[in-house]
This record gives sequence, C-alpha cells and structure tokens, in this order.
Amino acid sequence: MKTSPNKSIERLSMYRRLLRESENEGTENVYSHDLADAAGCTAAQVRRDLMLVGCSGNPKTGYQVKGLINCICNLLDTPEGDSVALVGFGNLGKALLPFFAKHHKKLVITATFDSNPKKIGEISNGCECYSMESLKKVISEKNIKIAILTVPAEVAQEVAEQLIEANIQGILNFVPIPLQLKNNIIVENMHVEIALEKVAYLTRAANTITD
Amino acid sequence: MKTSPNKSIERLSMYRRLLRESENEGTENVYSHDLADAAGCTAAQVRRDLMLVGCSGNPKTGYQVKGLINCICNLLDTPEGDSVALVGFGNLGKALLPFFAKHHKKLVITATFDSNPKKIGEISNGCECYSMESLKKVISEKNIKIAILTVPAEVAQEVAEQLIEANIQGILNFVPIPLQLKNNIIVENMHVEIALEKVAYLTRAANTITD
DNA sequence: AGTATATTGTGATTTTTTTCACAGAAAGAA
DNA sequence: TTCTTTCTGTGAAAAAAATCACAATATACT
Repeated sequence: MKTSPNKSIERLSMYRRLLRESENEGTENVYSHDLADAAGCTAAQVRRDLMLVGCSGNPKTGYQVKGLINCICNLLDTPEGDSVALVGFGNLGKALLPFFAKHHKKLVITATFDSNPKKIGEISNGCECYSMESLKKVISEKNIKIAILTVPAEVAQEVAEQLIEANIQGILNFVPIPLQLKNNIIVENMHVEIALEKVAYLTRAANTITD
Repeated sequence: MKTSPNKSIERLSMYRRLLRESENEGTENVYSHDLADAAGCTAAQVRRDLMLVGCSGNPKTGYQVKGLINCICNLLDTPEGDSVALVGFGNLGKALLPFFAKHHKKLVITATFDSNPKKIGEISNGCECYSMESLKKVISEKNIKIAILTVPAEVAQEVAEQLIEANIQGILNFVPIPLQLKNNIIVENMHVEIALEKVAYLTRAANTITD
C-alpha cells in the first residue's frame, strides 16, 4: 500500500460526503467540475485526486456517483470499520460525540473515558464512559486503534503516553499543545485557537494587501 | 503588507504559545532547536519561520524569549485586538467558548448568536447570546469582523451568507460542509470528521507500508 | 458514417513548502 | 589576542502540491 498525499485524503473524504448528498438527491453522474464547485477546488485537482482511488470516468458522462463513492470507500475505510475511543468526556468531548454518532458506519466511537468518577458509567450516544484506570483493558478488548483526545492541557502529554501504552496508533488531538510522541504514531492536531488566529491574520492581510 | 505562508502562521502561533510557557518558567533565551523540539518540527524550519517576523537571534545565545514573543505578536495581533462572534450556541459552541475565554487578550469572543429563543439573553463566559435577527446590528455595533460558525449543517450556508451580509470577513467553520462564498472571504475549515478519517487512513497506511 | 463538442486522464510545468548545507558571527577558553 | 565551538541566517536544492494544457475519447447530432 502506497500512502496517498495528505491533502488528497482530506479532499477525497469531502468528495465522498458531497457525492453521498448527490446520491440521495438521485444524481447518477457527476463531472469533475461539479465536484470541484461543490468542494471549492479546481476540476484538475478533483481529477488528480480521483486518479488515486482507481475509478475512472467517462469523457462524456463524467463519473458514476455510486461507483465513485465505492472507490473512495475502498481507499478510506476498512471493510470491518474502525473503533474509536474518545478520551476526555468534558464539554468538548460531549459536543463532538454526535458528529460521529450521526453519520458514520465505519468509524464508530465505542468507548469514552474520563477521570471524573461521576461520569463513569454514563451512557451517551450509545457508548459508555469508562474510568482512566480501565483504559488499557477496554481499548484492548474493543481492539481500538484510534483515539480522540479532549482532555485538559495539563494532563494531555501524560494521557497520550497512556494511550500509546495501550497500543493506540493514531490520535486526533484537540488539546492545544504539541504532543511529544514517537513518530510512528499518527497525530492530527485540531488547534482551535491557532486556527482562529490564522483566520484573524489572513482576514487582516487580505484587507491590507495592495498588489 | 505581504501575506506570509499559511503554514508558517500556524507554526508561529504555536511558537508563541510555547514561548509564553518558557517565559513563565523564567527562561530568557531559546535556540531554534529548542523551539523545534517543543513544536515538533525542524530547527531550520523554525529559523525560516522566524525570518518572517523580523526578529533576529544571536549566534551564541539564540533568541530572546520576550523579544520573540513581541515580534510574533506584532505579526499576528492588532494593537486593539479583534472581536469575534460565535454563531450557533449549541453544545459545540458552548464547549469552544472557554478555549478563548481563558487565554486570549487579543482575540475575544464578544457575542454569541443562536436561533433558539430560550438561549437569547443567556450569559456565558462573560458574553451574551443574541438572536439571529439582531446579528447584523450587534456585529456592526461591536465592529466584529470574524466569526466562528457552529450551527447545524442544514442552515450553515444560509447563516454564512447572513454573516457576509453583516460584513464579516473571516469565518472559522466547524460545519462539515464547504461554504460557497465569494473568495475574498477567508474561510478556515475545521472538519472534525474528515480529520478523523485522515487519522484512520494514515494509521492504517503506516502499518501496511513495507518499503 | 462523419463531425462537433465536452470531458477525462495525465505528462509537463509552475508554485509552494521543506530541507540541506554552509558562510558568518558571537561567546568563551587558552 | 587567537582559537574553538555552536549557533544563526539564508542561498540553493529537493520535495510536495497545484495548475496547465492537450491528446484521447465517448456521446450526440447531422
């Protein structure tokens, strides 16, 4: 398996979402420029990205929506699906849960964890909250490989290390610090504050540029 | 004003956070490789990024922490600071509020908006929740240029258009759809589901690659 | 059947981002 | 003072990502 460019993966995921909408509306075929318009990129880029999934279109009728969805699924999903742990069941964690509970068949949050004893046992969106002590056991039992990290910054590094210890291989990190981990662990950062600072900067820059 | 590379802005924001920590610990100087280790990138990259802020280091003693923070602030902040609107005061919106309320002096959420009448008037983290009807008025009065969008997907496009109508120039979008807006509007997407799919893909890819 | 048209698929090119690598410089030691 | 060390600053090279541009081709029309 060859790893596909990072950015392409993100766009493919977006295309799939858009294609599923089209499918629900009964659309059978799309052109690269349709997808491009919807996704906010160029048609050439869509076609390049689609080259990765090994599903080809027709010069006159474009791509088959169903076929394309399947091809993207083949690249992005495993047939069995993946279990995900949500670690840190505070406000942010609780708010994120429905994002996944809704749509996803292949990426399912199957356990949440928190250090607060009051939350243990709580069931939300169909999954139970476990204690941090049972982290390793539950993760192993449920064969979880991916975690979403939404704990307070002070304990994030320590918890991340526990996750590695429990054999987690990929982390979606919402904690605004860079985790220091062995680099065979996949870490994707969602730094909200940094993103907002970037918006502020770019907004200002867009107004100040004169060329 | 020349716009600096996107990625550099993100890293600069991260450096600043790390530098502030160092400052609190009483550290006066840092080397590029210190920052690199902390931020998870290379020393050469740190130095490249720092070239953008026009603050130079000393070949033997590295960079002055205080001076560096100031230089980064000059690039990222305005002296007066920016007001931010949080549009969609549901679970996610509420969870995000403390992220900013805590630290930021220069980026302050000064108003939240929601369509649910029950929420109007509610005060949280020092800012009031207004009705969607008063959006344009409040945003104009408070001179807000940036918005965080956390409304349900079904209404996101429509609300985004209202925001533009109200003169918002930059949007941090948490809604998992690509907004269709004039391209002089800055949109930064935080697509949680896509990010998780990417983690899942990369995790699998890292395990399957054999070369 | 032949022609026109609109789209795909992809080499080639350009742009952007990252990394390399080293001259120049500051501090401390001899 | 001179030497040594260890860093910075930055041109140059490499790698990654996006865009261009066009031959190949499927369909519809005449």
